Amino acid sequence: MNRFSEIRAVVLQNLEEMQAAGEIPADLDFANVAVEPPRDAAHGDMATNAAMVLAKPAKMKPRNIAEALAKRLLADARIVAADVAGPGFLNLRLGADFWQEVVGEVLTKGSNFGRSDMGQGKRVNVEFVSANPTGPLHVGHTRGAVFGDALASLLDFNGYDVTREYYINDGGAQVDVLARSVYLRYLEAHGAKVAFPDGTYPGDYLIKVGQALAEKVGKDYVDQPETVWLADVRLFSIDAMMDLIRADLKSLGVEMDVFYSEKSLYGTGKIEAALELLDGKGLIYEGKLDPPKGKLPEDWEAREQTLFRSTEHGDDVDRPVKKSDGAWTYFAPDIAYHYDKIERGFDMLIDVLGADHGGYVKRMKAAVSALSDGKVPLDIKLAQLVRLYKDGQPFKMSKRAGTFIELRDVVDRVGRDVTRFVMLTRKNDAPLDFDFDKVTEQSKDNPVFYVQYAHARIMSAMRKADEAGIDIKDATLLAADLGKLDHVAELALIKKLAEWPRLVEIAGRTNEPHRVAFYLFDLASDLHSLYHMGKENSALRFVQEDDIATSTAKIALARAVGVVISAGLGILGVNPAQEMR
RNA sequence: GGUCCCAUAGCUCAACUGGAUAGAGCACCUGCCUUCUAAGCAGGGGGUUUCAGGUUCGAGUCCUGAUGGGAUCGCCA
Repeated sequence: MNRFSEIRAVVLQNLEEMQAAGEIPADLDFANVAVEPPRDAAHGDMATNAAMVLAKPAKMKPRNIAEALAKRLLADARIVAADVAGPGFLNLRLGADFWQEVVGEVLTKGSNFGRSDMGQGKRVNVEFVSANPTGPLHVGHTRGAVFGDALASLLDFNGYDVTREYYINDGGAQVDVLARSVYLRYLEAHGAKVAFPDGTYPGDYLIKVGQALAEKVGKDYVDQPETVWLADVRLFSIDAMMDLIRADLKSLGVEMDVFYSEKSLYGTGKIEAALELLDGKGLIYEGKLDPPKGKLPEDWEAREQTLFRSTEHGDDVDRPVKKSDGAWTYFAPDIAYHYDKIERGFDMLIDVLGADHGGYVKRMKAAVSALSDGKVPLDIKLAQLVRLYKDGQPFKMSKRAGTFIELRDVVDRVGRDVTRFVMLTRKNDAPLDFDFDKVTEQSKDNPVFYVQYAHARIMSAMRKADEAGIDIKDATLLAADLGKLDHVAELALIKKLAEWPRLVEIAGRTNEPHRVAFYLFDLASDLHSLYHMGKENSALRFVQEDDIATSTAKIALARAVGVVISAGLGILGVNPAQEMR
């Protein structure tokens, strides 16, 4: 159990007893009462703001509440000190055994330590990447891929039933462009000299696809009009591109549960059904949109379109679902797609999109709100741009200039672990600098190696212990006399471990996997610190040659840190290092 | 111009969704390798959290406005 919620429960129970005894009013809301680790360790192990939160509604002085609460809390065996400080904080100090037990808990639960049931098995759909199937994934997609995957793992760790999903945009004009481009490569494979006019994809990656098509259909499509080959080539090309994308994702360690085709929404009545539902709610109408405020496009002319009344659900303007020529806009199948997710019974939806889709957020939320009558929340996380650097210089990507960096290039060059970790060391809504030279550097400037080094160090200490004749089997470590872990530095490390379950919940509640990365860095730092104290103070070394009982306890602690690092890296999709070479 | 995101140490970023004296890394300075991996550790200097108001016992965090940067703005997806 989370040590902090455990003590919070104690605090709440005592507050209730104070109510029963008439010391504080009976009608108080305890929702804002928090028990947190204090920023400054000198303030104790945990602090509660109870007195300050309750002072106003109780019409009492915070210090009076705090003092009365402190007196009661001291009766609890776990709490050895309770001091009122500052404006009314109550600082608590817990007994050493209260903390030492954490090591045992980590070893018992293993990689499940820190799992929470916050999600209560609710079904959540995380849609991410969803890149157009027109080519391999590039660096820009990488961040969304890593973020979405880590977020999904984080939610799983918090007790949600998670589905990872990819929406294939195979219904629009861009896949026709793809098909025409592949057709040109197909002609090329048959010996023709081809040029790639504007509006086609000249990338080399299509050469193989053209050759494969040539092998499959021979010369059947040479000198034939588009009407003959377009549909077939389109299918063939999309399949080839999705194979490419799947392989790219795999190289990053991302595995989707569902690939959902946009095309499957057309001609099946799904779009119509979703729009009928909205129409039934009076949210669809024929009308003309006002031009964008301030800046009038040169070629603006008001046109009659079919519109979705998204303003009813928080959007700024109503949005078109049909173009003026009557064809669906991209928004229409997207509405149908999200309706399908709702119909599949998800309790919660998350879309991970690129920052360039920022203008899309409100209308999509409006649509989901309307379709589910506000019952299914949609959270949209925007992954901001990745700025590439090479030799300290900004590196521009350009499809045309051929300086287009593919996901695969990055993974091949710096490795999957580094790519993933670095992409997760920033909030998703802040731009990220990705410096090719720095991420391959092996130093403290590179957080991946720092964290992996900590894990490798633990593994090394365990090997040394084994050589020294100390039994390092989990069962033996579990039986260790943890009371021997009484040094401040050891207790500090244990307290850090105790924060893990709490951190997992916070990160899960805010959908912010980057918090895990920062926590791991802190934990690694504490481990390195303790390790080095062993140089000055041999009593702190993990292996005590002449004292098996103490060594066992210390190895148990090291092992527990290793377990948490491993679990944390697991959420981020990074492999813990067994040794550094 | 509308909308969304961002602004914290010289640089790159944290800050437990409102808590106490705002923390790390890089860079700079000083120590530490015969001892479990120095890919590391200990210590030092460095701040009007862009600005102006407001809410609150308490604001980097919430609200309003301004400034600067980025994204986006029917008939692309």
